[in-house]
Amino acid sequence: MSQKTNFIAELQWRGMLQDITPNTENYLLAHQKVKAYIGFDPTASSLHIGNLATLMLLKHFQLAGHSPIVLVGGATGMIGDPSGKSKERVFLDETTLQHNIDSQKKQLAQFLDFEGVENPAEIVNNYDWFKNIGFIEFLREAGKFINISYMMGKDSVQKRLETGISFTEFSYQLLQGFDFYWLHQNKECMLQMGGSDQWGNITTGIELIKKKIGKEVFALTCPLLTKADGTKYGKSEGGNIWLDPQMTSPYKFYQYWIKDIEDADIIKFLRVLTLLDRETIENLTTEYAQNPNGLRRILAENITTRVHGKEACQKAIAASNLLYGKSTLHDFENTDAATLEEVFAGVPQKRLSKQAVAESANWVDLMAEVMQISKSDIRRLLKGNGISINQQKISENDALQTPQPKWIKDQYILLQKGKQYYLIVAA
RNA sequence: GGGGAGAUACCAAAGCGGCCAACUGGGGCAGACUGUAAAUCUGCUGUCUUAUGACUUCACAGGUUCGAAUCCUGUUCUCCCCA
Repeated sequence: MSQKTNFIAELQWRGMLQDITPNTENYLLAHQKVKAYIGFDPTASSLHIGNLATLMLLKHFQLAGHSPIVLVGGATGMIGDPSGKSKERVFLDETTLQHNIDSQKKQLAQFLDFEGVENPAEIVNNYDWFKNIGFIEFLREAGKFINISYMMGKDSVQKRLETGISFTEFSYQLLQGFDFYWLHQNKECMLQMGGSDQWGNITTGIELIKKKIGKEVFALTCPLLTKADGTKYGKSEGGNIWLDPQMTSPYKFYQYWIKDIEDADIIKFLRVLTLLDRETIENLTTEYAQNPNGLRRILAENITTRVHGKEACQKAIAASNLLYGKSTLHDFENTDAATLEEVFAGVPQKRLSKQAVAESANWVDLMAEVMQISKSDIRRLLKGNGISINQQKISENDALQTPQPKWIKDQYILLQKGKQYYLIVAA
């Protein structure tokens, strides 16, 4: 293993450090292999790009020669973290929860090294220790050490005092605190990390360990990814951007970074979400000062490749070039069928037989059905010149005719709503 | 327990017997400009027949009226004040 990075310094220049407990850096510098953990909430069957930043914390931690622990919240997921939530959550049933945990585990595994290195990562599930603890025992082991007013002071609780918070969610920080304690006792875990919204929960753990066994442990958080105007990243029209290719296709994933990142934030994302080193990023910054889109492509390619692999990423790029480049019908016809099929794989698609198309009364009906919007909407779009078929604008009059489309490669029709929404009808 | 206020489209918020498919703002969508940007400007934003048209909407259920989101009755829910 070659030169290891200084973890804290690395985070600092990347702008990934929000809060940090005193003495953390000294401790890390003084110890070769430290263990740190981050908890992930199994509320969905896939991680999303909001988890990417915290995942990078663990990645850098491992690159610095330390051992990361990934905690999936099998137990805490049954409770619900009030942080950042304005409403009480609905419980997930156990089958869903288990399914979510399993799929998240797989995703997490691809970002860190679990074997073949001297500081392998490991995954734990807090259900494994919580399942054996009874309520009485928990109150005696954890609850006794933390003061109510201390818990009430947390932001996550404060914000919910008006709208209401159940005892269950109120207790969440105690459970998370206990996780830290347990990992400290059983895995020598010294550090907890997370997004800055987790700071309150994390410090409860530090407090618990200090009160219970008098030991000092550490914590740090990274800023949540927000847009230059302060609003949250991570959602687009369709909702969350997931890491699971089944839920968000690599094409859509790639497009997200192209479309939804503001100029002012590109560099921030390069620092936080890629592993490019400082010098490289600085060079890129200068090189692309006048060409933010070029830089955006580098960002998108880098992230998409890491999440979905090189091959999937290249297809996403090919699809993007074909759809958003200066391409014409000719370019489509000139692309061989196999390539076209691969390229289109990630683009939203609807299967519809040629016969069904030919039998539609007109384009309006057809498009309303295929795009899942009302005919009124289609008409409005047509009036506003917002619909294209095979890269060609269509008028309202034409749209009322029976569809007699030209099938690209004898099997595709390319429908477009506005500039950014494509849909392929495949025979 | 007593008193008061309110429930309108994605959100906020007008309307208080006909001119209301419902002012306005935000959001969203589209067009122009552009960089698959931002900012700006324009249009649209209940559904449906080739629309100066029809139909279904203003918490829910009934009623008064030629006619109601607007008036009356009951139901459900929300909020505020006093105890």
